[in-house]
Amino acid sequence: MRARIQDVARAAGVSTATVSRSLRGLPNVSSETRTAVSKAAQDLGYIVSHSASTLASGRTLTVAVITPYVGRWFFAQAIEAVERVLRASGFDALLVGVGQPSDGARPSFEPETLRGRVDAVVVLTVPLTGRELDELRALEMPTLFLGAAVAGAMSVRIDDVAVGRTATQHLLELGHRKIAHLGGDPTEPLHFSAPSDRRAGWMSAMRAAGLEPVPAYDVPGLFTADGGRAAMDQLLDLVDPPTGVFADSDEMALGALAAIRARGLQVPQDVSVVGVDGHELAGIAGLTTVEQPVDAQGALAARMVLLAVAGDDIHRHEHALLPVRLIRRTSTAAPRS
Amino acid sequence: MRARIQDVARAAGVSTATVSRSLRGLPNVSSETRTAVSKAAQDLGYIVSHSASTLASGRTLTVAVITPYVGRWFFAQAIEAVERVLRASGFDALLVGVGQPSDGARPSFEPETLRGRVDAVVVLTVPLTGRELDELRALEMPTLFLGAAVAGAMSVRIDDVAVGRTATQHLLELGHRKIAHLGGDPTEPLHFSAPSDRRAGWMSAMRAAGLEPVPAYDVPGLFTADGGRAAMDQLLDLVDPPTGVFADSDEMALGALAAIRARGLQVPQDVSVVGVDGHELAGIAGLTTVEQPVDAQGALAARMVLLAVAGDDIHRHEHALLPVRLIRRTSTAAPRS
DNA sequence: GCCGCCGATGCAAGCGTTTGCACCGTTGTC
DNA sequence: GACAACGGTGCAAACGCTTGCATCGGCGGC
Repeated sequence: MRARIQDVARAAGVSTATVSRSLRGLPNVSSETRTAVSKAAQDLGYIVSHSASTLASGRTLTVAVITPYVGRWFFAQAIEAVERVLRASGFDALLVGVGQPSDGARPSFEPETLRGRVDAVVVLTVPLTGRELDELRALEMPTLFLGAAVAGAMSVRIDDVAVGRTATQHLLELGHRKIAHLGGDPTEPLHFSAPSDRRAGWMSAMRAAGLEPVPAYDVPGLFTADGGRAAMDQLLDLVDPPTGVFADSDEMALGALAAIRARGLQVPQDVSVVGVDGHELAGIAGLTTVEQPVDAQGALAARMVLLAVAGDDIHRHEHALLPVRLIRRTSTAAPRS
Repeated sequence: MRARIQDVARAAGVSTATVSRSLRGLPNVSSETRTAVSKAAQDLGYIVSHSASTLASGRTLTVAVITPYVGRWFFAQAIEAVERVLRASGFDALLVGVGQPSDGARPSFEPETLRGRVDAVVVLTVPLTGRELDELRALEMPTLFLGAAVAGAMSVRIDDVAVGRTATQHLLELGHRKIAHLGGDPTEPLHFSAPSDRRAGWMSAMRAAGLEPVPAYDVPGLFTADGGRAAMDQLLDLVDPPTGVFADSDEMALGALAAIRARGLQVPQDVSVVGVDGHELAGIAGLTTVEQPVDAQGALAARMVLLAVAGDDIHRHEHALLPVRLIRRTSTAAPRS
């Protein structure tokens, strides 16, 4: 029922080869032929069969987006940006969830499965096992890591160590000395690099200021608001609670804010809090944060991957580092003397 | 380089037809043969070519997920749930963004494009034009609307009128009489049904209580935190501001909270606020809300669509309505006498 | 002991494109 | 005016699988 290339060829009075070339804008087709073919295709409502085209050419016009979450802020924003740019270039996004850590063991990701299925893959800050990385490399297709850098593949990310340093320095400059860090989940089966890099930034800034980061001030916040709240509670229970808190994400920071206020304490008078991300709700909550350009990272990632698909080998190993910036709001101030 | 079915057939000493049947678990294959084929496939690392298989059989093992946003809370959660269930059944999710209203005209969605590309489609609460709906129907594949009901297709959603009624009744029961509604964006090119249904619920509850909803109390909040804040500001500027506010989403409600507090007013003493969704941050912010089961909706949607793909015609027109529930927290209380 | 049936398997024709190669008529060059 | 080069087009062989139909033993029933 659906028109095939054969039908178009017949209608236009040419061969299928010419229809194929014409419709894809390849050279060596006269403009009259091109017009006739376009008209015939239009009239018949012809749409190339994706599977036949893929089978014959090996091109899929699809890129896989591998992600551990889609519900979490960073991932959702990034996916949206990637998809938008891909679509604008006529590419589709195949969403591949690698599973929730809460499901127990992470379902193993099978890169082999993608061979012939996609032209490239964008991996959203999910740390893969060595085997998975090897298999991914074996696919020999353009691969880009968003949010982490991996040797031998493209990457787009921010400097997470600098993020930690920036946030911590901000608190230090305000006069804080007792600065805590809300990080990721150490029991998380996925080992993201962002939390450890941010922690390293926190430590390095502390040490640069002549302070030794105290272990009790380094608590896991699970990267969720609830986790942030619980972690903050833990900090406030300490004999000597911190006056400044650096949370690895805005969601955790917002949780911390709630925990602080629940005790009748004030922000920023009693405790200053700084987050990371640039979450919309952080803005309305007055949260000071280290903003990262998620949209820009996603869009750039998609563009780089498309260039690589187009055969631009120059960028094949490029690592892009996007800038972050501190946004001062009302959740940080000098500590009570 | 990659093993083909031919290679497996040779290695197992059978024909490709038998390999195909064996690997897919079809009947009429002896268990010895099955074992031999499995082993050969395993040894060779054979993975069926998706395009060849699709071309030959017409099956794609893929379902399209059409969505206007992925960054917004509801959509992100729903997509995650849908993808998870699909993957667990061996299906892939093809993410299709229909574009941002902010981009100007919404890029038209071309259902024809999906023919032969996917086995089914899940449409996330995006109102399609008549032409788009017609084309979608013309595909004659299982189609499910998540978040809206459309005749002739499956749907999974909540009763949005009841949502509005529940939230409003809660405020009425607390003694509020001046109750406002923060809704969607009237200039939004997409016309979602949720906002108007929720508004209808608000109106109906008000009238049932013998009150006439006042037009000035019905303000657009754009479904964003910033929009909610601006809308709330507008309400507070009124000569006679409301004492109770029903926001169509938690994100708007959180924005409203911020606007109220920014004026030195207190929640719930001066103004009560109730949202909709069950956003994690609403929980930590103490926001009373009408919670909807997004995960359950997504998972159910995926399951229904998979059943339909499997040929279960019984559910082909089923409309599932999932329950919502009011979660009382600290953002609502009786109005100041 | 013959016949029909059934499970197990193979044959080969598609599925709808893409693309290397051949072909053919022009055009431009010396 | 002959010849090379080239733009425009068609032929037909892949691409790798699925599946309707044919085939082939073996087995139970009569």
